[in-house]
Amino acid sequence: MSPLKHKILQVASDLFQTRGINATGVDTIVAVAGTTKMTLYKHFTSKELLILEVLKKCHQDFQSWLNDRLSRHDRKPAEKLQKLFDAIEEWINSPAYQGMAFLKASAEFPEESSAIHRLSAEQSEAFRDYLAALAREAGVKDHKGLALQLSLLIEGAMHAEHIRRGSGGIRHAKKAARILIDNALKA
Amino acid sequence: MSPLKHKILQVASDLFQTRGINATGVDTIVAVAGTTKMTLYKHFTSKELLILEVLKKCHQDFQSWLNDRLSRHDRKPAEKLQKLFDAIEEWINSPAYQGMAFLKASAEFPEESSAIHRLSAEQSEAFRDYLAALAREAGVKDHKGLALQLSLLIEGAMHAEHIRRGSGGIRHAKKAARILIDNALKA
DNA sequence: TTTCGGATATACCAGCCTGTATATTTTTTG
DNA sequence: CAAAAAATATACAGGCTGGTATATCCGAAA
Repeated sequence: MSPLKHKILQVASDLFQTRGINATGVDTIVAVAGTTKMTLYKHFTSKELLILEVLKKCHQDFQSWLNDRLSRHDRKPAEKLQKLFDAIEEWINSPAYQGMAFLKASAEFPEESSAIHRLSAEQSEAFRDYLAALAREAGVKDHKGLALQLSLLIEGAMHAEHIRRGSGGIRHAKKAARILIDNALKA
Repeated sequence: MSPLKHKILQVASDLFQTRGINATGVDTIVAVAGTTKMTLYKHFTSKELLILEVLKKCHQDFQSWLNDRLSRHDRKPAEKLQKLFDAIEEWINSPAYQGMAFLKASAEFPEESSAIHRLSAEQSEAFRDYLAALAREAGVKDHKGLALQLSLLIEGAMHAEHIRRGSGGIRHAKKAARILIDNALKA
């Protein structure tokens, strides 16, 4: 990928998170990225496509980081499920954290017909599927149910931390997760 | 309150939910409400103030509905805590439900300096306080901790249902809540 | 050195944005 | 009925929006 394209993606991603998507014009993006609209529109056909690519990049970054983080120590699957929340806590507490991209995007584009909303929904589901796979490996019978519960906790904590930094949502989510995981493993 | 002002609030509230706040111009609002910009700006000094009043109204409607719903049967406080999730499920499953206002507003106005973001944060806290009060009445020792956990579940479910209608998030949240409440009561 | 393609600068378009000025009509009140 | 108040229509201002047309520049390949 062209370094300019990469820079535009990175700048757009940052501005979308800090100022909001609709509130960020392409003029601002190119100004910060140090390029021009012509160049931007040569790499991305429209602002909507730029937004979609930014979302894909954010989700990919998160998922691959998380996956790396969890497969580093290949312990027992059940421990992996617990480690998951440590990783998420680390992610959320990182200074770079500014909220989860697909959560905010779906709020800003509420219409079902919007491609952005649909992509957000897909990413939310993909994450749930990932959780379900972890739960199944850990031997949870109702792995889908547990995955949904854990996703509520995680997305809730991500939002809580976005709405007020240092709310400690993830710490309580971790405690709740431990209880729910234990319960699901026993069943 | 003037009926026109009321109508504007209601129309704005609906449009903000269905199309997004930034994506909804005042021209659209007055057109749907059947009035003019002059009238709108006589009742609300700016669009920002209109947004703030809409948020207040939404939160007030939700909180008073929930309170009525829970105080109808004045059973034992512990049952009230369980009934809470039935009420929330009913609220979310209502056809009128289009996502929680303050959740979406905080996503659309991510800057801490924004009055809209701050109001959203306050409402989120107020809701948590409400949960904590319920938990304390029910005899939960760590009522604040449980309240935070339950708020993650509820806000997560509200978001899940907004992102995809019929996701069943609240059903699983209810199950998880039962486990967490039981656990907190025993402690 | 010439040619050629990608990046650039600049200017522009039409439409939408929030907000206002002015003047007219309707409604309420004394 | 008259005076005051509220709501209206219309038009406009200035700025930002996403997106484009044109022409220049610059570095690499021939």
